[in-house]
Amino acid sequence: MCCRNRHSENFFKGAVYGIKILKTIALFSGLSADQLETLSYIAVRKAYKRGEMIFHEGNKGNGIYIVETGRIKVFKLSMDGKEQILHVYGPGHTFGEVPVFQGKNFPASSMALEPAGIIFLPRDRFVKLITSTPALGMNMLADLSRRLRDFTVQIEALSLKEVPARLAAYLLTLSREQNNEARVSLPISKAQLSNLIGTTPETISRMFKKMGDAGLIAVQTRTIEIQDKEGLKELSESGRL
Amino acid sequence: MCCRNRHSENFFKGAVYGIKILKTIALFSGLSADQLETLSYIAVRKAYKRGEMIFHEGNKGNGIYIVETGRIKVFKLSMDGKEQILHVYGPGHTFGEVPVFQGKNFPASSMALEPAGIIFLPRDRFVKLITSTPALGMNMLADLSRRLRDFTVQIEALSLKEVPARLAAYLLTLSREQNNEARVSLPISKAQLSNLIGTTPETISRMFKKMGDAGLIAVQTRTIEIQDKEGLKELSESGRL
DNA sequence: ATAAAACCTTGATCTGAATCAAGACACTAC
DNA sequence: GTAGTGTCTTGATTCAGATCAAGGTTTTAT
Repeated sequence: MCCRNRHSENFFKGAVYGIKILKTIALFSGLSADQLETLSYIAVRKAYKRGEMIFHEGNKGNGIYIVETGRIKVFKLSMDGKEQILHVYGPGHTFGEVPVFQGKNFPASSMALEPAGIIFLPRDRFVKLITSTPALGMNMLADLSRRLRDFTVQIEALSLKEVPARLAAYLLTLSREQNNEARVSLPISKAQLSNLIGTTPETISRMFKKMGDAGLIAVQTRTIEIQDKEGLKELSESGRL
Repeated sequence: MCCRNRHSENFFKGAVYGIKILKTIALFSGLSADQLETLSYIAVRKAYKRGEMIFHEGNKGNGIYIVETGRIKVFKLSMDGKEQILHVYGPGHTFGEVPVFQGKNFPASSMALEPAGIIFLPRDRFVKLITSTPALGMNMLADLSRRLRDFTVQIEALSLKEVPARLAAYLLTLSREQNNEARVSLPISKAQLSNLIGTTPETISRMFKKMGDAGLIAVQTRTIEIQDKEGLKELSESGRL
């Protein structure tokens, strides 16, 4: 029927390789082998195709999701179809957890940006585990806190910074995440990037060109060479090209 | 010295009236009398004057704060002094908790908007309590989840809605919070309101006038009469006056 | 009651970036 | 290798709302 998930599912069910995978996830850091094994019986593995929806805003929240492979976006849409991306996540990251602890529905939608493997933990079982595993609860609190901090930065950017500053800040963040001061690789298309930092593809193009002309960067399709890191930093703070 | 707090402090220390106050706070809902008593020994009461800073962005996070009386704002400033308010909170609300679970520093600043009584719970003692009180941990997770949901709404508003829609949405939210469909009272000045919804005092004035002329509302200084709730709803969704 | 401070309103002007259109470039499927 | 699809770039135009200035109103302190 219309609601049947098209993506395939399978289970770890105590398998050693499953426990190994779960062990690499920051949320489960500090958990014992027993606890990880319990988790492996709860976990459902799902595979999504590029462009496939993982959940829709307003649908009932049913559990917590973790990216195992690939990349996903969490986003909201306006009534006339404009998209604001809240997060783009890769392996190890959790998402979809707001309704787990607060009830109600998903506050945003999620979609696979490329073929993605997702680990799903059903709500009731996960909440039960958290209650009996204080370390997991503390990790979850840390996770949500990090998310809150990220949102304050995003609100600050959207409200207090102009587009050039937001783009410069994004490139600097990417540079830190990719541990590379000289060159970064865009993990998403420029159109998706424009929806993440709150602008349009045309504006991204114009800003990249201006930043190139100013000697700050050199753009090669999806690879950006950082030529003047200090200049980029200054642009991310003051805003003016 | 420069860091001495000017606000006065006192303690509940097991007092019955203190336990009564703590019992009214949603975060402590479901806690036993013993647990509430333990909390009362941890809690520090502080009084702030209007305009007094509670904490500064970038300072080391030292604990969790709860509004007992009055009203506070949590905000960020740009380099040229523009302010974006993240939250305005009244009695019962918690704030300042991001660094408690994630370490690092306060991601934003906080200030009393009027004389305010604040309950402060030092970090180490609070974390210890959470570890030994699963119900408190679950309440905290629910609290942070609610905060995350609020932020997604704020990001959606800032990025996908124009100012008239944001103002209409704010009035509708106020109406729900104040349980009054016909009239709302602005809890903050119009200048502060402009910093909350991401615009300027001049624009707030112009929008209120236009909305008044369109028969949606009638403004009397800090009291707003809602004349066309459906119209306001439509404006909050479609955006166009 | 009055002065000072804080807040708000109105008018005029400016601007960053969205929108629309059109075409070029890159990638994918066959 | 080629056609189709998706993505990106460039030019021209428009506009929502910011900025600046000035004066009015409300609130607070004495």
